[in-house]
Amino acid sequence: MKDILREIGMIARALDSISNIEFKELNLTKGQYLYLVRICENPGIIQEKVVEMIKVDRSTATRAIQKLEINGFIEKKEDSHSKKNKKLFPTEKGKMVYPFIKRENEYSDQVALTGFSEQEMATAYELLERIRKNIEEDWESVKKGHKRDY
Amino acid sequence: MKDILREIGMIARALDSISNIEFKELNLTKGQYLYLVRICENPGIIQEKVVEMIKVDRSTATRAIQKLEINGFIEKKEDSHSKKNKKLFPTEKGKMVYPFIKRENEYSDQVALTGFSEQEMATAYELLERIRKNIEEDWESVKKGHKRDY
DNA sequence: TTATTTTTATTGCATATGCAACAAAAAAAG
DNA sequence: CTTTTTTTGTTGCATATGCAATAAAAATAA
Repeated sequence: MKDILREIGMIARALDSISNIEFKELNLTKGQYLYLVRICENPGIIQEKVVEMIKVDRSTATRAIQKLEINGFIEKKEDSHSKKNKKLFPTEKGKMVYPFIKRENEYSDQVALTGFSEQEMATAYELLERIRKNIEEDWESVKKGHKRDY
Repeated sequence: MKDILREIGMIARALDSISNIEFKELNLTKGQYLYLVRICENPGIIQEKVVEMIKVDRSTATRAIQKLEINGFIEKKEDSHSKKNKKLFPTEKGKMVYPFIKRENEYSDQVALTGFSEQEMATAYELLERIRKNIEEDWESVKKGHKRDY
């Protein structure tokens, strides 16, 4: 069995590290870009959904999003149908930086896929999507305290 | 261009999160398993090489490895040819927990690859390896302070 | 040789991260 | 309707993370 997960870990840490360095000039601290892009692409999304998309701890998300709000990148609005849910929206400032983040991410994708044919790119994406779907059940289960047997 | 990197990030965070929860029973705190496996598999390796393998900041590695040493999982030895380099070795305790980590990682790989044919597994590994090689140059360059143009 | 650059490792400081415990609203069960 | 469970969100505390600055050894250049 090839150690797929080790390769994925290396790639993810390298790319995240690069992004964090590059987004400093936008005054985004470590990890914040992750939340901001999701909120820009899904205006009105609630925090819990962001958590599921990013796969991070709830408390980490709370604080990252609080900080994005304090720094004026996003804002929270009441949900007319719920007192509990807080809908998240990008502010003008948030919308301004989004294209920069997007461009950086696309560039990293491009670097990552250097030398890949169109077919290989499609295959890579398809396989990764399947891996992600395979793993997300276990993630939610383990986060809830369930034990895995192996 | 498909957002490969986003899928990779989700998978990596989910798997890392699961591992960290599961390795608590070995008294390994967040991230430590990463260092320990590399040291077990490459006895005598120096910290700088571990950093390159894991793709983490040097200072983070220093502290993670210090803690592994304090908790008796690894030990540092002098390099007979160099005063600067410190060679890293697993202790008996470190060697004891290694199989558990290995088994967990293999199980996660197995979950990740559920529904994959042998051929697809091989393809996934091969493509990921190429992505990792493509990206590691940029990582080292950006970490050294070089700017990317995009 | 001596001077300069690169490699390896560490520390200070600021900040992110996540588990555990909690709370309130909403949904489901009875 | 009342009780129980699930969903969503927050805080306290301990710990990890990483940039910047520093240092010493080693390698390279001059």
